[in-house]
Amino acid sequence: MSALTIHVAGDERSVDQGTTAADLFGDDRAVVVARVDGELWDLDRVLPDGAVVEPVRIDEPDGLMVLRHSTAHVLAQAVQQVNPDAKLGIGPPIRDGFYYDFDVEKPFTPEDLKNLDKVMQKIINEGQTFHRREVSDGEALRELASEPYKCELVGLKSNAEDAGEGASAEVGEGGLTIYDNLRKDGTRVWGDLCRGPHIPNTKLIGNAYKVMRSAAAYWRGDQANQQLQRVYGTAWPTKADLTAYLDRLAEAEKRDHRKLGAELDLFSFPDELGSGLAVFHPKGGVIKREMEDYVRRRHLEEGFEYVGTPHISKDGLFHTSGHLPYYADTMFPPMEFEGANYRLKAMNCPMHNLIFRSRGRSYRELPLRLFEFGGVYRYEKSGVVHGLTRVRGMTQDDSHSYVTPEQAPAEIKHLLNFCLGLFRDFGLDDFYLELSTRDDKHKDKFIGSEEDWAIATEVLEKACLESGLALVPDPGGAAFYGPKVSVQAKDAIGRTWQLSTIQYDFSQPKGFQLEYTAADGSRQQPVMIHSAKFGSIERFIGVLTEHYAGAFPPWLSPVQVLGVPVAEDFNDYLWDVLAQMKKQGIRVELDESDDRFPKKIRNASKAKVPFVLIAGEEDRSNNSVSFRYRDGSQENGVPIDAAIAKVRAAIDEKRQVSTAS
RNA sequence: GCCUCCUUAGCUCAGUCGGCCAGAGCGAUUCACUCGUAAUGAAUAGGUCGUCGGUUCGAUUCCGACAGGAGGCUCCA
Repeated sequence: MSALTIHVAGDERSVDQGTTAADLFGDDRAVVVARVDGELWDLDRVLPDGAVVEPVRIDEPDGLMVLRHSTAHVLAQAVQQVNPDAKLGIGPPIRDGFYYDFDVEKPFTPEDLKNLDKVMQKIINEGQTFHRREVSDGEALRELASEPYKCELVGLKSNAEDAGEGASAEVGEGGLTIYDNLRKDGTRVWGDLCRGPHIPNTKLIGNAYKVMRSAAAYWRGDQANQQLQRVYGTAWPTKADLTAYLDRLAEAEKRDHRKLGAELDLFSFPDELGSGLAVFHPKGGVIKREMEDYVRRRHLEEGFEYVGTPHISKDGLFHTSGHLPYYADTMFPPMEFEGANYRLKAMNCPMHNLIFRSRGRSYRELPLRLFEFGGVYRYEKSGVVHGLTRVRGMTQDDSHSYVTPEQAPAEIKHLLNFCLGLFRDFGLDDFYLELSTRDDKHKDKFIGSEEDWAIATEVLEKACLESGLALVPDPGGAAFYGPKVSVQAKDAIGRTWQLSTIQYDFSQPKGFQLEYTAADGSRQQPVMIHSAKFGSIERFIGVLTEHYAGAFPPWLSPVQVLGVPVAEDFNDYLWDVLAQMKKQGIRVELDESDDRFPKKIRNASKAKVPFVLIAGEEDRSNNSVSFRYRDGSQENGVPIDAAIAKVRAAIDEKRQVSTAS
């Protein structure tokens, strides 16, 4: 046997012809696949001369993808075992798991899913092995004659990227492969068109997987196509990892702002109002007002001027702005009266433009920054409305900066820094940026010249890069009138939320014929820069609720100090202390109910109030109070003045407080 | 908008394979207890079982439409 040379983990090695990655790494069960010349390969593929080979472990990102992809195969195998008529769609790995799409007569029921879980476990326990087999297009089509969707993919393989999300997991550039699942005795149980690679043996999946739920999905992600039934599942290297994942989901559920909103009496969505329309209760109103007051003040400090505009207008305005031709579907239908069609506004910019245009403007006024809390209404499709994060009526903290083209880069930087500073004040400090640009394939979705787009995109990109934050491209995500930057913030449990957007708009100034007089006396067109800091106040309250799990920092807490007397006899003493705090603008409440003391403590805990103030005989005779914090820790015998100062300082410093310090 | 599932008291949920007064816990109210760190006890009130229509001698239960909700898909200026 002739020898060949390969590079393993940096070392040059001479091995026999026919050597596989399994031969090299076989001892380590955690190695599930190999990276050969940068590509992921099955362990049992024969290595070529000169190959650079690295082991890929089950717990690293690529290994996880392979594990999940293989688990998706086992799911598909189980589905076809139970229902041989099920036609296969695609089954790629996704974040934290995988899915597989099927065309079946009847959608899956919860019982079906439970059963699939069991059937999968049997397949896994059998220790079936995955085997790669190269086939020609013709062979694949013949073998997969009963799988119409797979056949369609064979035809599409040369541009798998366009075939729909996940399709590239099945086919890609170059030759086709089919993976066969073999039993220990070598008999073939099942097979699927697939690029691979796969883990060597189903046993590796163990019991660290779970079928999660089913849902409908369109074939190749297109609404015009057949709707398939998608089954979602998750898979992890170990049972402990699976349990940890399920715990994380449970934690996210506990933080759900829709649930907390009801429990903490912050807001609700009365059916009588209609879908996607929220009302804020007094406690939620406190949070909203604190936010708005602070944000308004900060805008003024940053050179913005507060303006006000109505919620409806004649529809001609939205023709001028260019919105109606592009976004009529997302605006509420017109109300006709006095011979005109009125529309609820879906955006504030056209009205701000009218303010700009209300008189002649000088270059000396620029940058001119108009800002308001604008109530906008959007007809979001019924299926997408979701709590406070996707509503039909919302308040944007919306501003428009009118600048000369030369001022634009500095203004964008200014806005970006302003947004980031605001988020930090609200306790969010992990961000990245997303740059949404025009999609050249769908030019009709965007207005303006190539040149304008190029300039705008460049200006935004430069500002993003200078911020030093990570920048993720989002081609095709731009607004019709210009590219945008969005700030994505990570919350306490690592989820990201899109908050601010900053958009460079050369189009509306044209449409509205906005002008200013330049120093040389000529008329010039300004550039307008749209920016919403929180996007929407409603959504941001939802995000904050989940970020803090309802335990807001004192400055935002609806009730900052809750007095809990040890017995009724101490109500007056405690109220006296609370009254002094109230005088200093602190939001206080006294629990005067006839509940027993432990019950009051329990209620205070559940209300997530940052400072629980306790007094009994000990404290009264010492002229002191005791603090109880959200984590149960305690600070006893604090003199009254010190207690007031402590609370006041925490509020002023916008600090989170959840333990004794 | 599309698919699946869901809607019983303020909240969380039992229950009725079509039939006497539809249940529980929490919450609310009242009374007793006055208590030092996550539920004191008792009593009372509270529901035309989401809405409208159909089938039926009879519908909260079966069927349909609509509204609202959940999870996805698509969408998100």
